[in-house]
Amino acid sequence: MKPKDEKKIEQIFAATLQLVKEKGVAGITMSEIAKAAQIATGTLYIYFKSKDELVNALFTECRKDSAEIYFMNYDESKPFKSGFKTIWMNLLKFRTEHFEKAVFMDQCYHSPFITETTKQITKGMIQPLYKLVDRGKFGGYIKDADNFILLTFIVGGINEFVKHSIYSNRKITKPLIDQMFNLCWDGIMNNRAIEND
Amino acid sequence: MKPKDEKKIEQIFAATLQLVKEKGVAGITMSEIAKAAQIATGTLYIYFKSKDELVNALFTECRKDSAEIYFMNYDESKPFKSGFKTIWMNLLKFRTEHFEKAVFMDQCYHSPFITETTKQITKGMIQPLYKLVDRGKFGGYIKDADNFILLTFIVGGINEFVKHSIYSNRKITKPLIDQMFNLCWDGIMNNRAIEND
DNA sequence: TTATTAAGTGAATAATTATTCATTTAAGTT
DNA sequence: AACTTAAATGAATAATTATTCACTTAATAA
Repeated sequence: MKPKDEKKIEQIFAATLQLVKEKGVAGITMSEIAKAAQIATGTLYIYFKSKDELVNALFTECRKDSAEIYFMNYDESKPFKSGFKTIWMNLLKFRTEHFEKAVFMDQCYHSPFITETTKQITKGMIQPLYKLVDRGKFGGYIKDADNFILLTFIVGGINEFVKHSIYSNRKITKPLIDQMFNLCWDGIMNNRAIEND
Repeated sequence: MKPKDEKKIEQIFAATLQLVKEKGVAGITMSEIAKAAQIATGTLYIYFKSKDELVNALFTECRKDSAEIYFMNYDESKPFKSGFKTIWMNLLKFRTEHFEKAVFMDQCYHSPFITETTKQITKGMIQPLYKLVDRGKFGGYIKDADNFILLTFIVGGINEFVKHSIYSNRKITKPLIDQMFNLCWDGIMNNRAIEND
């Protein structure tokens, strides 16, 4: 028997991400996805039972990719600030290098396609980030503010920065990245402590 | 002759915002909008030639509302930090009190409905925010970083904070707001200058 | 080779959704 | 009160889009 061509799933995913980036979730149709993935419409249904299933599967895939990148190269034995910077850079990296995935996740999260189950799993994904913030607080490196506040603060700046950079065709250069990191660090830094990194 | 019922446009807009908040742009249909606005489907077409036109009109309306709120009570003669806080609070106010509008704008901006023209006008809207940041820089109150960086940093935190608060049903309390503002201010503050507000 | 099985196709069908339209209703005008 | 005009209606139609299916093709097993 003929085996499934696993490359096709990648093609389908890539095509979907591309289309969502261009036209948003409201603009994707199964036939367009098929055309962009260079397969027949019917073939889509061999790999995914329905549009919902396709979108949820891709969402899950994106979520996994992001979680993987977030903690890449993070070494808890290193000083807090450099560890924090590693993760901060990873968050930025995911948003820039996998921009279509970030857009797709943002757009689909509040769409009729993503099921409650898929959403629930997503929420748990940021747990490790809470641990990072806790470490910084217990070590006295960062302010003793609410975790939720610290995290949305850290992530929000990055997200907005990348989103607007890409949509207004600005290059994300090293100096800009450094400036953004400094704003973030100076914000969360515990200014009652001597900076020791 | 029977005059147009101007209240209907408000009803239509409110219904659309509500639906987008619940199901995203991909989930709105003209008949659902009509039902939610308690009018007949055909009536929608008396007020708006098409779905595109409806969405663009609502987008324009939301944009106007947001611009109005952003500079409410801003008094240039007041010290920079308090003026900045006024605008910062206004940004927060719009995102919280008009959350559906913020969601709608975010979601629709990258949809096939919003025309290039509508997008272009939107870009011009943040000009006054650039002026605010310039004032802070020239006065030596805030860091001499890139305007784009400063702005995405300021706005990003607020947006992420409100978005996650609402989607995870957290109350936005005064202490949390204060914490968030302090993170932001400590980030942008020019730490070579004595804070004089 | 031949048979078997599932992938791959794209036109046909089903389902959904945007838009129209014949008709009714309500407001203003004479 | 009768007339005129446009709003309001919602069922009918048009357009779009998801899904199916009869058929073809390619890989594996016998």
